[in-house]
Amino acid sequence: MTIQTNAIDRLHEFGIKLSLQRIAVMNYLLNNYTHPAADTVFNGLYRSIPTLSKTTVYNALKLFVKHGAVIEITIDDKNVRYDADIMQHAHFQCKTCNCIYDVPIKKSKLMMIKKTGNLKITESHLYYKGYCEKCNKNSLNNIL
Amino acid sequence: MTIQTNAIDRLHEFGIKLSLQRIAVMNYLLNNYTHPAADTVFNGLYRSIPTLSKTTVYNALKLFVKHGAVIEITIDDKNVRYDADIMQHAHFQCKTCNCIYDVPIKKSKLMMIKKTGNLKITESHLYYKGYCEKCNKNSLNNIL
DNA sequence: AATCAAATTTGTAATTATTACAATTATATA
DNA sequence: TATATAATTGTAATAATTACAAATTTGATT
Repeated sequence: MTIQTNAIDRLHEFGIKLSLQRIAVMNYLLNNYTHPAADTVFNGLYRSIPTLSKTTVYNALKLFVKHGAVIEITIDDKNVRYDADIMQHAHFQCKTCNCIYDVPIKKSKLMMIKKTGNLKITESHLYYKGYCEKCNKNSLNNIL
Repeated sequence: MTIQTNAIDRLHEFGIKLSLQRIAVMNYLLNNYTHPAADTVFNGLYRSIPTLSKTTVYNALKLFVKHGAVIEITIDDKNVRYDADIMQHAHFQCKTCNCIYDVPIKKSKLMMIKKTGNLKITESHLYYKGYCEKCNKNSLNNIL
């Protein structure tokens, strides 16, 4: 299981106790850059872990977020998406197909604001919305 | 009804047909800078419009967004928030009390990204999360 | 004013994501 | 091994949102 080594490392790194299920969830996130929802993670795993419960997936993801091991993306009004890439980057979501892509950004672009005021800021997120290449092309086809 | 004049103007400006309900919803947004959810808008209005249906509020808000007359804020994993302030600005949400504040930002901070790639970007949102002054103070009190 | 079509509102039911919770199972430690 | 603690599981509850059909309103045309 070379693949799962990273997952175990990540869990250790953030002080999260190991379990078969948690390793599987983290491993899924580390190998699927699709910013999946909890349900998607569950569907990707329950065949190989037949006893897996959806609640466990929710629990694991919430735990990971609490420890800072993964990021919660609230770009979609339908569900929360998760991302194991914890380096600063922005996200783009297509309003047609709902897919989410990573968008590289310059460091320092996020955290700087004019005045922090009295707010204690712990996270910053930059989200773009619009149409991905495929969906944009298709919609043009409908018009032309 | 001096107050509602702005609401009517806003609806006209964005080519939205008028109705009592739509004017009321827009008026609510223009006078409540709390980034309310659909449910909050409904609760703020149904006493003065006894026949108001929650579906109507949802329909009106979706319509406003489609026409660009209000902005949809997907900062909260629980529900969508709405904002009649369509000038570029960022948002902050307190992770304890869930309140949302406006955060002023420099123009041009949002739309610029390194390379647009093949994505057609139509919106950009900058979200901060953390703890508001009140909640931050309270949590410190618990520790000290 | 009467008629008709189109648009809007309403109320209810359905859907879906997420959480609550209690029972079961696994883990770690004495 | 016994026991306490933590994690998992399954089901039920909650809550936001949407679907949809019936009723109402609006606007245009005569």
